[in-house]
Amino acid sequence: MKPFYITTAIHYVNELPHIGQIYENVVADVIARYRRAAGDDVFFLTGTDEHGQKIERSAAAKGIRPIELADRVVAEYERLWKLLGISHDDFIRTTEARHKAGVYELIRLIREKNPDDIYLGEHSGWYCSSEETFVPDAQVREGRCENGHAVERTTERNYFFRLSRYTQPLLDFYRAHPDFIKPQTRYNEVIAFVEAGLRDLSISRSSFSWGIPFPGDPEHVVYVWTDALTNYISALGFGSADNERFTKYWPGTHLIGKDIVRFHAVYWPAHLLAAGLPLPAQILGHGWWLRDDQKISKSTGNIVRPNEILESFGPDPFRYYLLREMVFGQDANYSDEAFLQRYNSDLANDLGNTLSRSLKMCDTYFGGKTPPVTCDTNELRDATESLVPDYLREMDNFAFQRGLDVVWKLLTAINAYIVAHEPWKHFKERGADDALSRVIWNILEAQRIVWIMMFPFMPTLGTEALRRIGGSATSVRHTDLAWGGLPPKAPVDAGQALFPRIDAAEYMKPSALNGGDVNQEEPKENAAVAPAAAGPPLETTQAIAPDSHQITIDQFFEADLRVAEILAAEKVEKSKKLMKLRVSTGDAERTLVAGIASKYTAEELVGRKVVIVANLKPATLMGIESNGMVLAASIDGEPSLVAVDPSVPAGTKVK
RNA sequence: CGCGGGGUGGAGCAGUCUGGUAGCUCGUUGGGCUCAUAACCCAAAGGUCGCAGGUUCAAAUCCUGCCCCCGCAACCA
Repeated sequence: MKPFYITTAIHYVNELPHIGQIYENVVADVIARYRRAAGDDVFFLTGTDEHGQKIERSAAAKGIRPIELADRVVAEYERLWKLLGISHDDFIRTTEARHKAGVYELIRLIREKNPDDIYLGEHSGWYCSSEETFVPDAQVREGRCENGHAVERTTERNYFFRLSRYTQPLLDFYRAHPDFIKPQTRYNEVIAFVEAGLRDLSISRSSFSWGIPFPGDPEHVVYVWTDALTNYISALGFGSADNERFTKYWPGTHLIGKDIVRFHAVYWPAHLLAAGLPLPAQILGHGWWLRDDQKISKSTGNIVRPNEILESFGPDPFRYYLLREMVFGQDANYSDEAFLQRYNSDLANDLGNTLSRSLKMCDTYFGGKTPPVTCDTNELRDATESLVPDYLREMDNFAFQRGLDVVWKLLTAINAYIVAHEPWKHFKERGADDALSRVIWNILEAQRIVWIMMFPFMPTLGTEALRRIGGSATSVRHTDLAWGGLPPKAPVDAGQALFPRIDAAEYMKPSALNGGDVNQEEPKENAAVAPAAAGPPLETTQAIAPDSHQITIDQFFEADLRVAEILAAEKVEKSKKLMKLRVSTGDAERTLVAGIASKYTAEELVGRKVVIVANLKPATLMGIESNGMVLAASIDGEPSLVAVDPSVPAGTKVK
């Protein structure tokens, strides 16, 4: 058997799983199951990344040890993977001893084969604490890194990896392996990045301690990429006495989000080159799930937590939706409406209903058994045999959406065949003769093949469907795709609908299935108050919390509220919401910056009277000093200025 | 010039790498069927493939320029 090793990225335990990680593991699972069906000897790895400053801080904030934080999140991942039917063979945690052994062995090998590749360097430069990385001088402008975080001049002694040495070897490798990175656009991006030249990589940190101590220098811990990436081989026993799996399965295929392609396609292969180890077989970069065209992330509050859908529908419809809706490699929009639409039209109407009507007829005409007479030549067989190779080709190419499309073509053919042969009419006129037997047998046989093709996507219902049409299977092989596998006179089970139709409007109404804030940590009631979950967190709801703590009138008077007249307004370049305002407070003028540009134009602001907080500590926004704050009501983040009677002179105190 | 994605019938999307009758799902209209989960089948209407140039026998697809939308980042003092 051909070994096939597939990995997901290891998920960072700083937050609970969201749809991006769920998607990644489902895709990896579909690939794993598909390869198993193809006859490969599959090893499927997933796991968690548990080190780093963020974990250290999060844990401290919660008053627990980092490992306790990790344990909690890991438990949640394990629960979820089980719920989704993820068939991984191993789950690695970077805090495990076997992982540490792998990291040490990798570093040892690099030092042995290329003693100059790891060196202690004193690096002085702009440090971005947000990204825990040094930023090249060229990328720093106005005290910020290219991602806008504040940077500070720092000097740190760190261990470095001589990445610069591998620019050319990597380029040679990419050119020799045009399929190394999929999809193509990611491959092009990586080449462009490497062609620009690689800088040495800092691979240790001494500013925090939650990590693997650097070998030979416990003042440092191994920095994230050298630590995390190594999971792909440490899980196989690399660095331990028993590295049989490593020998057998490595190199593997890495399924990752498109945002971390660079680390997998550049840094990781460079480490492996330095250690004299084989490079990964392939990097697959998948796209992101967006919600209302926004990236789904914690900060925007539009996290999708599919627990309700999983509870209501089980894992298979959701797995199907994820794979069918997204073109692999591209971004896609998530919505519960789209899920329900797919569920009803694809699963209930097509996949489920076709099986129902077929089984019902078979049951009625042939007394609960598959038909006695089989059939070798017919249009359904022709359709099936022309479609199966298409399916295999698309699946081999990770084009899951198209693979599923092919299955649905066969379903359409089956339904057309049913109508064309009108078995109900035939039965009334001539009874359950051999001709009818052939027709029904064909219908069921084609669906047996449908469900073999669906098996990687729907392992649970696949087993059930195959059982109902007279077979039994907890796993399938591609050899089962050959026409003729349906046994005659085997018991069938019409049963209940596999995918009962859902009234979408009804389902959406009561308890906001609407993913939004359906969060593990939240009590159930909260799900019900989040009908607007698609939007960003509502500042208003936070502001009017009924029992928010009360202040004294003296505290209120600490704020110096004044009427001000806007003399000039100008939108801040490159910002989405910021408006730079010149205002008069009667006897003086001042400049302030307000986040109201999304709602108001400069023209309509000039001359208006507004209320400002006049004694607010100045702050710098986008390089502009703001001396005060304009009061505005906030509706879903949309500002609405507090109105003042225009006759009130500027400078008047407000209380 | 911060990084990136996208503009294709009413809606949501494939197709663009590897030019060659513009395709899918939903919706709409008409017809058929009654085995089935008000499901299924057939047919029809509906598209200047963002705009303008260029290359070509041929452009949604390749090249150039432009317009617009969105995500990331920044940002709401």
